[in-house]
Amino acid sequence: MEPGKKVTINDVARLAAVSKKTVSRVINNEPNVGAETLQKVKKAIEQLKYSPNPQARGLAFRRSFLLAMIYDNPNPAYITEAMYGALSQCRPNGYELVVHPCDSSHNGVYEDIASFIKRLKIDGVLLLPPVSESEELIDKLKAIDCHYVRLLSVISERASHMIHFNDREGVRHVAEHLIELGHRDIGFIQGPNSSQSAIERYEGFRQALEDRGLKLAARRVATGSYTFQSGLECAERLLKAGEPPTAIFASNDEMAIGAMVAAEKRGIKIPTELSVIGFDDNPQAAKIWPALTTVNLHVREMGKLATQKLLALCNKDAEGAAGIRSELLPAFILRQTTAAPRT
Amino acid sequence: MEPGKKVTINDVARLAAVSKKTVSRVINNEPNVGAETLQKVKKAIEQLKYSPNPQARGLAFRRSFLLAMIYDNPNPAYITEAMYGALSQCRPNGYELVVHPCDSSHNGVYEDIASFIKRLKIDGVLLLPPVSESEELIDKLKAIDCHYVRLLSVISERASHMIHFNDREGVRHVAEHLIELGHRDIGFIQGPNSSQSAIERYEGFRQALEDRGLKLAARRVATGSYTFQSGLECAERLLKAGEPPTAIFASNDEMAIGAMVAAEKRGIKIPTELSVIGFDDNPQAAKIWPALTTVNLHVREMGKLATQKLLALCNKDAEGAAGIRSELLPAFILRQTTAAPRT
DNA sequence: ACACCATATGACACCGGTGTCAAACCAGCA
DNA sequence: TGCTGGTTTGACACCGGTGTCATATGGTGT
Repeated sequence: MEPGKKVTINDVARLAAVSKKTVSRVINNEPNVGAETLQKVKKAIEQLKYSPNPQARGLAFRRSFLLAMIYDNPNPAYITEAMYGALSQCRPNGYELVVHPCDSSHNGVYEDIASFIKRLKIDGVLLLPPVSESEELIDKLKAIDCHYVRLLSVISERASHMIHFNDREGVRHVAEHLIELGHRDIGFIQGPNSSQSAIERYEGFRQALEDRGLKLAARRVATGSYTFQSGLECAERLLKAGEPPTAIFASNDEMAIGAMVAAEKRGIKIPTELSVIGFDDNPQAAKIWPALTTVNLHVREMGKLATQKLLALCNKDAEGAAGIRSELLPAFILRQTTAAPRT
Repeated sequence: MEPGKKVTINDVARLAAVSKKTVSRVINNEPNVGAETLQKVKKAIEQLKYSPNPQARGLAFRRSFLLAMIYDNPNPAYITEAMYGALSQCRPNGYELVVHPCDSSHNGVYEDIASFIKRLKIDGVLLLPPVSESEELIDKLKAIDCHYVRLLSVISERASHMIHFNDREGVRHVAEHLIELGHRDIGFIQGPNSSQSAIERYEGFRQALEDRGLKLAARRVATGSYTFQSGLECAERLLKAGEPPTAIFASNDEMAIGAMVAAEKRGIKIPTELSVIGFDDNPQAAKIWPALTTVNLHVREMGKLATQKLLALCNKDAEGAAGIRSELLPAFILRQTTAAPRT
């Protein structure tokens, strides 16, 4: 048997001496197939190494067996982690993953996404933040009857359609850690206001400090854009104050690393003269000196759970989807950028 | 018109008052369509916002309009860059990209890949290093008649099937720069022997030094595995020598950053006491302090060119594929980790 | 005027599966 | 024996496109 040879359902049917419909029944685990016939067909399939043509199947089923991962997150590590999580569920279930980065600032993205989904007959989409926060996109998806699961930092949807990553909880860990070390004067580098998650991190941190009797002064807060460069600039602003903070918490690792560079440029030693904490646990956080203390959100696991939900939805099992775990608690990762403040 | 409504070729044919075959002719730019008919059909397509069903099309054409990117490279930045390059060519040409990471150490990967391609009827694959180096995989692909383009550091194939990233050229820049600064005693951290590219970088560097009258002593070479940790360990080995080198060149940025951390741990100042150079220009290379001098391979551009070739091949245009640029010269990125050695 | 050829168009089978429905089969029961 | 109802099976249309081939049309050359 040449490897390039295409084996069709007819070949199997002929070998098993049944109709192709019966073979189809076997493939799809339909009931009402005689035990003997079942064995014959299974053997034929085995023997011919037959696997059905997904296109023909999709055409008849009105399905594509394709899932799409839609994102505008620029962080490669985040994306690949989520992707690995998703793939771990796609493959064993006969689905494939199409990646669809998009530029959410571009006018008409949502139209583009909808047309992409319709064109490919995508069965379901996985939405990563921050584009997952767009209600406009969700409305579009509903309008075209497309299944979706989103990764969100706030609970704003039925459990069957979202995975909640608890930013507040992660941020609380950070606050507790810094306070325990003795810090009272903490700087905060915020993410862009347009991001729900950034707001969660800010609000959560402010709240956590307040709960422990500390106030986050406005002059200790700078707003960046989740980029290294913005973190560097924000930290410079915070550090040039007459009496600079003894610790800086940045809303993501990129900005935290920017802050570290800003400190080093000014000759400020980390962690003895300044503690720095990030958020996300980028791979590079562990690979700098000193290694960055941060918070890990378990992105891969989120991708995996989200895809499980999505597959359940595609199989019209909304209850099953709702039953899958929807919340992941972040882990505080203690490394070497924090220490007690000098008195 | 409801958004969920499916528009078929028959709808267009009816509206334009022609047969569906004629509509098909228009869609595929076939010749022999009357000017008047052409306009009618185009107008109908426009009006109904019709776009053909890729599954039905694929079924009839025996094509899937899917390309796959196959890789075992663990570097997220590398992957996403290549992916963006590939996507920039897929979308406008009606193709989609399926990602297929694989574990090349796993026994039977190549079988898995082949079955994946056959199952989905993938039109062509883009192979990223190091898995692109496997001749066994290439043989399998040829056996199943699958188009492919590989990214390779050595020229070992017809131009229509590969993009050559010239490691030697990049490495020569590094050698020249270090020698110009006055370094004579240079340490080298090699990548894993299993990687063709790692060997190129080693051989190229050794050669470049030799061309300028310097020898790369065996005790100045350590072999890592392209990981941060291995870079750190290799650098420690190199630096604890009685008379340590005045510069270290690591075969990739991960290891270079490991080397920087090793130096900082020993209290060695960069760049005044030790120059460090990496390779790849990872995003993080620019985001550490001091910023890492390195070499950029233009991965996104490679992904783009490779995909252009692949699409040409899919359209039976081998000449066209061969005509597309096959070689990219790397760019030396001078940042802040190099300086003249102290005398 | 007629044969001849190139262009334009449509009818119909086909790609490889699934849905529908009717027929064949078989057991149980009056 | 004849009827009923459930199980097993296959014939055939259909999903939404494309390939092949026959036919219709119109312009040339003689």
